Order: sequence, then structure tokens, then C-alpha cells
Amino acid sequence: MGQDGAGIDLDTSLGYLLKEASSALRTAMDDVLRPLGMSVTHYACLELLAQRPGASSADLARGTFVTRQTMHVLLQALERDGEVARPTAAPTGRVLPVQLTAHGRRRLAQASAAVRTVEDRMLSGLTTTERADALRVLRAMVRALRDTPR
Amino acid sequence: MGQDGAGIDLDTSLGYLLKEASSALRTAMDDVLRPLGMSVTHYACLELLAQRPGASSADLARGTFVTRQTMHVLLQALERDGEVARPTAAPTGRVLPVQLTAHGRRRLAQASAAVRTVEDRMLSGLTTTERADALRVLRAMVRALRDTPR
DNA sequence: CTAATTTCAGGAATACTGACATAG
DNA sequence: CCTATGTCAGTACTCCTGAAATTA
Repeated sequence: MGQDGAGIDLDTSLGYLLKEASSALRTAMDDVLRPLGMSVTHYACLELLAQRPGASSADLARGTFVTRQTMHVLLQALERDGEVARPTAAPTGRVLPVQLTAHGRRRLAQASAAVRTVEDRMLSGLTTTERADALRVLRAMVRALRDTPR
Repeated sequence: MGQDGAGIDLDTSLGYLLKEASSALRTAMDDVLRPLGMSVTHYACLELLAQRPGASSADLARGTFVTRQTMHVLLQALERDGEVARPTAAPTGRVLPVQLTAHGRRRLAQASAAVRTVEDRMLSGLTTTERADALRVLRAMVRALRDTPR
């Protein structure tokens, strides 16, 4: 797999590998979430809400790495299905704090169990040391991409 | 950030971190590719084609982690814009080998330079040892997700 | 003839960009 | 004035389903 210098060698590119790993994870999560009628973003929203009760729509958007417009549409569906609840008027400012309903918590418990099997599967190929390495290098990559100005 | 045992702790979840890193990379790539009027998949297709001249549409789809249908639509646009060329009839079988045109090579060179700045930025936060660690753990994660039957 | 691969064509789900009003 | 949020509208992208053609 020679390289002529003009391009990027995909076989040793961390960027390509990162995309590959992320794609494999998303596919695996989709596969276990589909039978529950749930998308990855749908699950992520519920999981985030369990850890940050009363979060705003914009908070949830940032935490699930989608735009607030996308989260807005998702929340409308979740509210219609009774998985989350929001007050009709903002207690203060414009923020409408979102809460999980009992039904939402049950849905999350199902999904969380399914996703845990996928994470366990992914981690099964790593030693304890490698898991720590993975956390460290991924955090370093995120920080470098976010903090480096240009 | 206590956990009640029912959910997954996002702060220490490798899956969540992988999604975060991948999202940050995609955003950074989008930012440098947008001025060139190119999407990440568009760029990935060109890069793959430079390393595997004559690849089929299905090959390219697998290599860029999209469906055959998505790649099919992209190739139609690239062919219309003169970045790739395909024979009108299959030399053998049904496969229509795709080739980069001179124009496509120029477009790739532009995009490749832009993407390289992003990769360099991402790598700037890692030591040499950490870069090797990153390659190893990401490959292990991909293998575990793909090869574990269930 | 059967099975596998590939090329296509809708239709649906998902996410993004742009824009605007409002609240702090 | 400036930032952040919620919302609406339009667009783009990707996926899923499924059909037709071809090859082994």
C-alpha cells in the first residue's frame, strides 16, 4: 500500500481508524436498539437526562453531539410518546427543563441493558491497561481538536 | 456524578468518548472541507480511489462506511462534475471500475492538504507513545465489535 | 436453477443550515 | 449590544425496501 505523498495513508491514519471504530460502534448499537424502536440519539438523550434531570433542550443537544434543532424535534416525539415531560411555561427565562417520566425510565432501563452488552463486547478485546490508554488518548484527541484555535 | 446502577456512566464510558472524539473530528473536517464544497464522504471517496484505482462502487461504500446506495448517488454527482470516470460497459461481470480524473486528483490534493492540518491538530495533543497506543486500542475495539459473534 | 453480487429507483428517517423572536 | 435558548422552515444526506440484471 504505497503512498505517493499527495494523499493520506488510510491504513495508518488515526482519523480513518477513529471513523471506522465509531462506525462499528454505531452499527452495533443500532442493531440492539432497533428492536426497541430506538435510535442512538434517542437512547443518548434518555441516558443524559437520567444523569442531568431538568436539563434544557440545548444542554441535551450539546451532550448528544447534535444541533439544538435536531434535539428539539426529538423531544417533541419523546414528549408525545410520554417518555419525557416539560412544563408548558418557562419557570425562568426561556429554558424548559426536561424530565424523564416513569415510562421514560423504563424505556431507558431496557436500552441501557442492551447498550451495555455492546460496550462489554467492545471492551472484551482490551486489557485493563489498554482500556485506561483508550480513555487517555481519546480525551487528548478531543481536547486537541477543541482547544487548538485554528 | 453518582450512578444508580441502572444506567451507564457517560463520564467514564469508552463508547461515549468514542462518539465525542468522532464527532469533534467530523466537525473539524467539515469546517475545512466546506470552503472546498466537499463533504467528508466525498473526500473519503476520492482518497480511497487514489489508493485503490479501479475500485467498484461497492468497494468504495465499504471503505467509507456508507451504504452502496449512498455511494451510488455520490458517484453520479462526482461523474457529472468530472472528478471520476467509469466505463459505460462493464469489462467483466457487473463491476464498473471507477477512476479518478485529472480534475479529481487536483480536488483531492486540495482536500488532502486541508484534512492533513486537522489530523496534525488532533495528533498535536499526543506523544509518540500515545499515538501508537491509540492505533492499537482503536484496532482492538474494531476487531472486538466485528468478530464477536453475538 | 439457485445463490450471490451489483446497479438502480423511490420513500422514510435523520440531521443540518439559516433565520427569527425572546430573555438575561 | 451581545449571548443563549426555543422555535420554524427548508435542504441535504443517509438509510431501508425492493426490483432488475448478471454472473458463478
